[in-house]
Amino acid sequence: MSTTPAAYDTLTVPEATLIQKELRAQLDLSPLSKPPQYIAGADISLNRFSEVIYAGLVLLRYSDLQPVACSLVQSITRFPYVPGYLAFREVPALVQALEQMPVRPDVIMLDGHGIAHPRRMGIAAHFGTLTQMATMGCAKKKLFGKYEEPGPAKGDYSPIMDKEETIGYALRSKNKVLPVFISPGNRMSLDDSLRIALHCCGNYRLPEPTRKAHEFVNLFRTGQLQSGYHEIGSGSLF
DNA sequence: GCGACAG
DNA sequence: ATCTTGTCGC
Repeated sequence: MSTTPAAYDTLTVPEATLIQKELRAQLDLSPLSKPPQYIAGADISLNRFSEVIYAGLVLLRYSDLQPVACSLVQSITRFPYVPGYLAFREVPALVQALEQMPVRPDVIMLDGHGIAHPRRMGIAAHFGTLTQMATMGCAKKKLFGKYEEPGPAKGDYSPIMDKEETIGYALRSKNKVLPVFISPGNRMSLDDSLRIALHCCGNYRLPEPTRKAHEFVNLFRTGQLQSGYHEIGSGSLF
């Protein structure tokens, strides 16, 4: 009963650890039931030393990865950045951004880890169990686990291991760049997360959903986009 | 005690 | 995360 995002601001780290252990029991890593039609990228942006958080979801058509809509929300975050507890800082604003969307993405890709976390509760797993959405994590750095360097070619990957258990993958998303770290968050399998990540990789290190989300929240933070829900381009979604 | 440490 | 110029490699 202690999982209300509005109350995250005042939590202590030991209290946050308990919430993570509760949410872990709700993880669902069964395979995705149907091929996604829409995927959303989720990210946040901040001004240095500020408590104002700019959060956003960008919805992309899965087939061609073109952005079709975005949801932008401004909020306040007081929980500090503590490695292993990123969700308590960013998730409340991202939940608001999701609630503001009139459409449900089939999959959401978060900037950070899914189950590749000491308690299997990275931001993507946390956000996924909280919202009951299919989620996955794409991080730029390792948080937890061991991995061997993947091969040098785009698409090469190697497992991230905790003891004997695979908890994600280090994926070469582009030729001769540092790998990104992929793991499922909720309502999808390890294989699903890897397959989706591969599908979303283009000519940049970051997969399109994450890359676009980062771009949009930065435009939002710098005043070039307004908060709210916006459809992009011409086509209506319905 | 010593390193590691998402954003 | 964000702040920043030049610099290196393809």
